Amino acid sequence: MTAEFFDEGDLVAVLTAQPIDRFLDYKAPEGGCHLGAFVEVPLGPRKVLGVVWGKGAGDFDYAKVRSVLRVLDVAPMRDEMREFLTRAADYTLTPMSAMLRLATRAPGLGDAPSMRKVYRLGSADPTRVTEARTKVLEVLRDYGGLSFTLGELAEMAGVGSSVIKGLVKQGSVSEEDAPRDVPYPQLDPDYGGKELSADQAEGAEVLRAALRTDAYGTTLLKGVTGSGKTEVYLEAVAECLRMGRQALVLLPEIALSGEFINRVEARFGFKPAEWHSGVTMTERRRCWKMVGQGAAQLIVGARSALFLPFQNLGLIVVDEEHDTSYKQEDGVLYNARDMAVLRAAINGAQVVLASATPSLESWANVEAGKYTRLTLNSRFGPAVMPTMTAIDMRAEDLPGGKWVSPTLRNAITDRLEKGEQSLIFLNRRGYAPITLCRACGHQIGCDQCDARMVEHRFLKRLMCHQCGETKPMPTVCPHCEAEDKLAPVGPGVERMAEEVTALFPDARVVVLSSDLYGSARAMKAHIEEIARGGADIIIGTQLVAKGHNFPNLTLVGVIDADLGLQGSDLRAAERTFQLMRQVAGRAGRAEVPGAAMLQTFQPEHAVIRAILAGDEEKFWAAEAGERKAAGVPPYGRMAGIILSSPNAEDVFNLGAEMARRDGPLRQIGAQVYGPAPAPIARVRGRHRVRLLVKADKAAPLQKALAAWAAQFRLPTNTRLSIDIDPQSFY
DNA sequence: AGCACGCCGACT
DNA sequence: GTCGGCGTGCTC
Repeated sequence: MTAEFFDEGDLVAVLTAQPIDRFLDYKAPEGGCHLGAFVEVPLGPRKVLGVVWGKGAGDFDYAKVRSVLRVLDVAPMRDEMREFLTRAADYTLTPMSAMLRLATRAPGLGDAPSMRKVYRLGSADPTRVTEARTKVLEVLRDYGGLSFTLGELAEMAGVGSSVIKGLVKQGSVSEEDAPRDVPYPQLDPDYGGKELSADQAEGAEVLRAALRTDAYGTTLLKGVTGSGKTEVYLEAVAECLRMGRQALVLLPEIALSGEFINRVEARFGFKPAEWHSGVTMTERRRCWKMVGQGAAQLIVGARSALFLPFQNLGLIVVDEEHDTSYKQEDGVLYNARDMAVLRAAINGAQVVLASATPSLESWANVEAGKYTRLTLNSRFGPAVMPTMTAIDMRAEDLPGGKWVSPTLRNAITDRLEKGEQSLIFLNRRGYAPITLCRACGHQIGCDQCDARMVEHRFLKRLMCHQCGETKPMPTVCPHCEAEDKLAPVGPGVERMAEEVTALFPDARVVVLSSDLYGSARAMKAHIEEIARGGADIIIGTQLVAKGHNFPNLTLVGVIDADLGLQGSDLRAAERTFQLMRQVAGRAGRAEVPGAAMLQTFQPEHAVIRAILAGDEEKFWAAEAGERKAAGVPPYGRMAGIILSSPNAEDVFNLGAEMARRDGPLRQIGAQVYGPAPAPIARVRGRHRVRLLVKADKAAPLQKALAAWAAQFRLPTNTRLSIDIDPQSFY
């Protein structure tokens, strides 16, 4: 590759991470610089990070053009990465500067490589041989030539650091400066391959063959829980490593990374590099730099890992590809699953989308021939899929304020007698979702948002699940001032725990809810302890649906299978279907077969019936037909526009004006719906109004949206954000 | 994002 | 008079 080079004084266009949505011209620094170089440039009174994006435009008063201050000591950004950022920006209608910020989210990129002292075996013999000195030298000889920090070496030899310092003085131990950011250990693709079932081996070979094409391709790896998807795609990772290319595995939930990393270590001999919000700043910097030097072969991370500076990316695995947390706001609205496909297409890399319950988008892409489908049928080991039954709540005898039906109670009793675990699933955190005044009917809401406050008895406070605001539980109704009339309404996991503990006083009951943990680490440790048998009955939210292993779990009871079925959310049926199958898939992973029981008031509903029948194809086909008829994703395109401002009048006026002046959208045959108050009409004191745009699949939606939005001048403090392919819209 | 500039209200 | 509120605009 002959990377373009700019000589000193040449005009170069620099993209900075500052929110300036255009390139700025600078003069190349002394010694020149390459295209893609990470540089430090002066901007007003400050020095900021930037990337040399190309030749300068030369349209700025030459006398005012300043010089690049220096080229940073990191690998230049590759052409593919610049293309990826550009296309991702075009797709999501995000300013380039925001994309660059995503790609440079590591601390101290501009700093000189941080150094530390390390110690290795020296040449001289010690003048006086003592027991402590011998131990130090023995340790160093054992590790033949490797070097350690003072602390490590002292601990390994069981001596004080002064002993080592003494040996350094005599030259029998040498002290050197070494970079703090060290390469990740070399993974061995042939270290610990598990024996695969015939089905798995076949799947693994398909993925390996895809890797060997050295070209782009996407495979939807579909397999029920426990079918061993992970083993299969780890074989694709192994092949990628053999080819000397880098691999990235995206997980939807940090809490899952601990277990996954252990599996990587068992398979490849060492732990991979980790990238998510839970890793320390030092480790983040190391990861970013080593990925850029090709000194990290496998990265396990959250969606933002897509923006790491890979040198030779060969494979991206998106595990649990249907998970809605892949689409979220990092300030930039993007869907990591789609961006993974884009990045791979640019890099000539393979994508594996793994899921037991694929998204309709991926299912449709398979149907359209864009993705290859790979299905793992047989379950690894003796266990089989759980038997699923509905509990018709209309026929159950249950007092108000209680949620565990007699049928479910009997099933749990049965498991307790056998010493097996039961899981009660309820996707509602806290004690009760509504706090109601029995005197006037007032529901306590958040002062900042329009969301209802949820009682958390554990915290002894009310919490807003929208903005996180909390306040103490009032004793007097804030509306009518009646005393002692506030009552919890509806179930939350904490309240379920109360009911279950009363029903089974001798059982060990635990609640698994994301808000009960201070850190991802604490949560992981607790989940592992529970999985080892640390509880008889687990009460869990969404969290448990995300791939944790509970070998002794044989019963799953879903308290309210109807949640999420109603409402006008386009993906509600799909999500409920996926969630129920995921939760049901928790049961009976080892030798004991499991059962799943869904409590429902509408057992005849199409989604409930599809789940019970296990007839996925029928469900997908029916759902696809409905979406096609309605012209909505994945058969049409949508965008959400959210206007927000502290001033309610401003957003409503602007929303109405935008709906009226929809010329650019009409030109491509797109329609505007709204304005309407956003799902949460007020968040943190900002009023929110939402418009929806619907267009044909082939229409140039982004261009039209950009032209449309450019017509309007936003009042002070008003913000407009465009969400392409919104995940939820009520 | 910062930071300066500038145009209006309430104080030493 | 002038201190300071923040709305507006610029940064190569």
